[in-house]
Amino acid sequence: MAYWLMKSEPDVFGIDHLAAMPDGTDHWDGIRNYQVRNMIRDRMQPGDQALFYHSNTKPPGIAGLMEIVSEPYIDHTAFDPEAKYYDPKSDPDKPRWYMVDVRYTRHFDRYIPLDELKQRPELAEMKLVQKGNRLSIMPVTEDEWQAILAMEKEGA
DNA sequence: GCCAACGTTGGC
DNA sequence: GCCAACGTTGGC
Repeated sequence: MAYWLMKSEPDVFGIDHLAAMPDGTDHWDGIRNYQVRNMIRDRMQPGDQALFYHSNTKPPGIAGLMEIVSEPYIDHTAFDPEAKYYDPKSDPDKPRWYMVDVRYTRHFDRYIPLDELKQRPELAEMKLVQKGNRLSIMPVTEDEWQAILAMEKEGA
């Protein structure tokens, strides 16, 4: 089982939106970055756990937990000219983009802002806190996962 | 295959 | 709203 951090803009789709979905489940579509695509397609598995990260908001931070509940599958929204993330170059015969289904687990007892994550020596290696990082999904190590869950319990 | 121009991400 | 970082595109 692997751990992940997945970013979304709460104004567009935040943890509350996911929690409100039937069965707390939705597909995580719109990935249009090859590095991220490869991680999804090649490494994500049902049962993997993920941190729900709120980006482009004040302050950015980790809002809660979710679980990967499907195998990776073709992101069909890429074929739909009406869809927000339509990609005319993705051919149904040779699809470019993949997604997974995720299910809401819970909100964190408290929101953990990016500022605080940056202060933790244990998390210094995370892509998240490094400059210029643009991955919307990134792997999280076991140690980092445990450190973040501990921060939730510690309080600010 | 190079690389300048352009677009996007996302913190601030 | 700004802008640094960096991925993608397309002319050559």
